[in-house]
Amino acid sequence: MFSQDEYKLEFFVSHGFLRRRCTKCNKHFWTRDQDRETCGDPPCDPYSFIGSPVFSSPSDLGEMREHYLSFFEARGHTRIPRYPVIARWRDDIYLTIASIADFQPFVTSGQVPPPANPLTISQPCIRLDDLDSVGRSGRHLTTFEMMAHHVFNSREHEIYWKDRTVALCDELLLGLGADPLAITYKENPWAGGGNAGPSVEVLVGGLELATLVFMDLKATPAGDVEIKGERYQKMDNYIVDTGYGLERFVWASQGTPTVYDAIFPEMVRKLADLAGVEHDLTDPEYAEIFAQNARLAGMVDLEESSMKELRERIARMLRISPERLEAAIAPMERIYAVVDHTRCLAYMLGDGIIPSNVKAGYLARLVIRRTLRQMMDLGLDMPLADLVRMQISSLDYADWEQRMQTISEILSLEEQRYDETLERGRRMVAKTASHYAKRGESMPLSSLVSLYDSHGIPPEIAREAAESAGVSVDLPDNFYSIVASTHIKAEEVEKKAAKVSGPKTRRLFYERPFETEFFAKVQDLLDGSVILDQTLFYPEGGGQPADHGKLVFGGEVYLVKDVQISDGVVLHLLDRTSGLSPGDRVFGQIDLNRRLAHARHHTATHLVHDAAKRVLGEHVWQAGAQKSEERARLDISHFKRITGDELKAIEMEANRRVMETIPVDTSFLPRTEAEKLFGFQLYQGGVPPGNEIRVVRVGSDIEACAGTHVTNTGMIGSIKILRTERIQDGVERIEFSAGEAAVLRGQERDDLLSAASEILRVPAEQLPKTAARFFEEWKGQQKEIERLKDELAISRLSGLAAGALELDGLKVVSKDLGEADVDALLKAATLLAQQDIVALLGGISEGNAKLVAAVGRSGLFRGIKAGDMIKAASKMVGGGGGGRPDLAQGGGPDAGGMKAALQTGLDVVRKSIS
RNA sequence: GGGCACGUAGAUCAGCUGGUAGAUCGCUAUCUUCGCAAGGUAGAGGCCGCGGGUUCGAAUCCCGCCGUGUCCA
Repeated sequence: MFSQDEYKLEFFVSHGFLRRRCTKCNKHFWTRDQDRETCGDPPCDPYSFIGSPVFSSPSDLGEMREHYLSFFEARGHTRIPRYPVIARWRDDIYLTIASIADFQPFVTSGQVPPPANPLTISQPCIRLDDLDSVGRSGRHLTTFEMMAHHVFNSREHEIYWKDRTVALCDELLLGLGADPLAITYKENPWAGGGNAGPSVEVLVGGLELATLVFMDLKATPAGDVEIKGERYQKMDNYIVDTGYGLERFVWASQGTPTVYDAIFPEMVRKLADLAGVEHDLTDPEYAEIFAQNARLAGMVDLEESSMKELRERIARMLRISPERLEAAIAPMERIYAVVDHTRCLAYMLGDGIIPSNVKAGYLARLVIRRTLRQMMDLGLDMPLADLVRMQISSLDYADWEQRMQTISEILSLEEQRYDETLERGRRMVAKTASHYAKRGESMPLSSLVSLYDSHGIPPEIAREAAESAGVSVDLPDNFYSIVASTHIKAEEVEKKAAKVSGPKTRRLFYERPFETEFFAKVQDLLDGSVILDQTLFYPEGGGQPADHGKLVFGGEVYLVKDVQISDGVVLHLLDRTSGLSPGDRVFGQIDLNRRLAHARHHTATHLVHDAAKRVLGEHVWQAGAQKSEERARLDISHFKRITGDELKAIEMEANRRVMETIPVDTSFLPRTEAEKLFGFQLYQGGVPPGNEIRVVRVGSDIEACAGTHVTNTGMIGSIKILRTERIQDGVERIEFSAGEAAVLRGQERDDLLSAASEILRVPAEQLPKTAARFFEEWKGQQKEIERLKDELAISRLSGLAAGALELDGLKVVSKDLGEADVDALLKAATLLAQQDIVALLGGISEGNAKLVAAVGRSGLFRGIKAGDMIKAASKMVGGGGGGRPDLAQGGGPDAGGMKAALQTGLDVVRKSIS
């Protein structure tokens, strides 16, 4: 824990603040109010701002944001533009959940300087953790703007720390007209994501308006500070991480019953009108319902189980029936949720998230489907895109109309897909329900779980459909946690790369991309690998495989089998290391053909990506890539399947860049500068670590990329796209070859065509027509054969019937038909059975003995079973068989045993009738 | 990244512990009708997603691939 000195700020002391311990939660807090005994945070203190705003004048989102940013700008902070809500620069989170997330991990760790220092920002953030409470609590949002002022201090250079942070916050609040006595600063140590530090919550009128975190600790096993069971130690760089809730500031300035009424008044009114819900906050009785609801909801954690209880408490306080309360509140809760969710979607889709069944895309789909359900419940029959359009037009996209075109298409596809899923679901439920209805049972929980888990049918819908089919359903409250518990989390095996220390290897392949030979000095040997002072060998990275080649020393040749890089140190894995020692001067040579093939595919990947963007749209982002000597594949985000025509257009575009012989420009730039110049578009292939990043420009395509490239697109020769594959919903994989490999792939295809032409003896141009004709003819002949088999069976019938034996009044035929397949035997045997003859027929087909038995009415009556006949008979030909009493088939590889088999079958008949 | 489910006639689906591929709707012809709706009768329409394996025999079991849906992180 932190000592109380951490919080004993000069600012507090000199401004007459008192340190008190909350009589309810026992936490310490600072206040100017001598009489205050509680910390100001619910549930210790209730909301007091509803109906009596804490600021002197009401503001909307835009006014409040501008006020905040210019306040800090005027006090020495640089205003910087917001980051996307999809955290493309992070690989540990999908969504931007806080303003500080913008600067993790490289700025906060000190590896990369911040874009400005100190800075101020208003960062839209998305958190889906409390999705269920959105709309109900009056305060929860999926999307909020975290306004912040951040300072990145180091031991050498401190800009400001706790005192000024709190002073600025206090000045801001007082400037907005807050009552000095109403502001409390509650001590509340903060920890998260491997960092920690003292922190104060800023509370006014029962509402937490801001959190001021002083991040100066990092998690270390040997640390000397312990917080929540983890050990921490001081960092050399220490960071002011503040978070001011823009929506809460606006809410506090207006004192409306819910935050939604404060921040989206027009949209709430519009939706209420469309849904036919009366929502008149000027009606005091009606407003009071929402105010009380919000006040109480603010005091408790919203859990499904306590919802009913909460309603009853509020109803009692308002002296109305719980039903009346429910009727007044439930539709508005849905409207609030829809308003919130559509803003969330506007940001998600506006920033380029493509709905999918995985990753961030899944989160978008989750929100889309929740919104659609709420709209359904409200009876709002309009495209979701119309609502998102209302939201996005008031966000910060200059080109929103253009983006909205793609978004509309995405949303209508999603709506269609959800409709189909629900429709399929209803049928499936009806089927399952009728199954249980027949047995007079109720539908078990396991069915509901599988309907939801495998087919995406919400249990509420399943219950509805099942009950209308007359089957009762037991839906427990904790349904979703039951589902969750069936997903046992697989233990993640962390690949621990061997830690290598030492001076970084000089990477000659960047300086001299097409040289193949170099001299270098051995620095160290490690697990079969050698470390050199410099190298031309490219280590595996960015989807590009390692170079191969050889090292020569003392007349010995060592083969380089793999090359890896760790912390800037390049490791060459050799076939052997005996005979090498540090200090040796070795000669190195790389396999240039392999390198060139990789370089061609790598540059081609950038071109294909750029072409895909032109053809499909700006929403295309690289989701992964892999190159080899033979081919490369590029995964891109796209919301539907790429059509054949689009693929051709992409191929043509990419090849045009090749024909234009564009120089490929590579340069190292400081990260912050590169981001400023080119934006997050840089990070197509993931985020490289370090302060300097390598920027590769090919025409209009600019990416951070560490791979080796050709120096001019002309060197690629040609690009041949081979196929596309949908690897996930919303992610398409494009496979292609470049350079010689492209020519080879073309030749392979020619080989396929000529092989096919040769077989059909037609020129390649006529292949489709001829293949179609052959296929049609083949189908016709299959039918003809069927007909002929029928005829043959009929023509055989009289001969076979004539040869029937009489066994105790029962006609029995047992005959070997020679060359005849199972079909022929079946047809003949069935016909005999129709004439009430017990038939046992044998035939030879493809070297195997085949047997079929059929039994007619009187045979069946006398207990003869075709299956038994066949089982016994088949043994004699070394195989097996079986079937129904009236019809059975079998056989075996030993055709010589046919006679014995037929005899054995007859014996079974004899036994059965005796 | 992990899990679950699915792919059979134009559509929706059934097909059990392997043993002659089915239903409903739609389609064609025909009967009844002035005509339509409806009905009766007959019929066409299937590489059972693709490839391999096990087996006397695979829509069915096993493996791989392709396609689709869905849940979780």
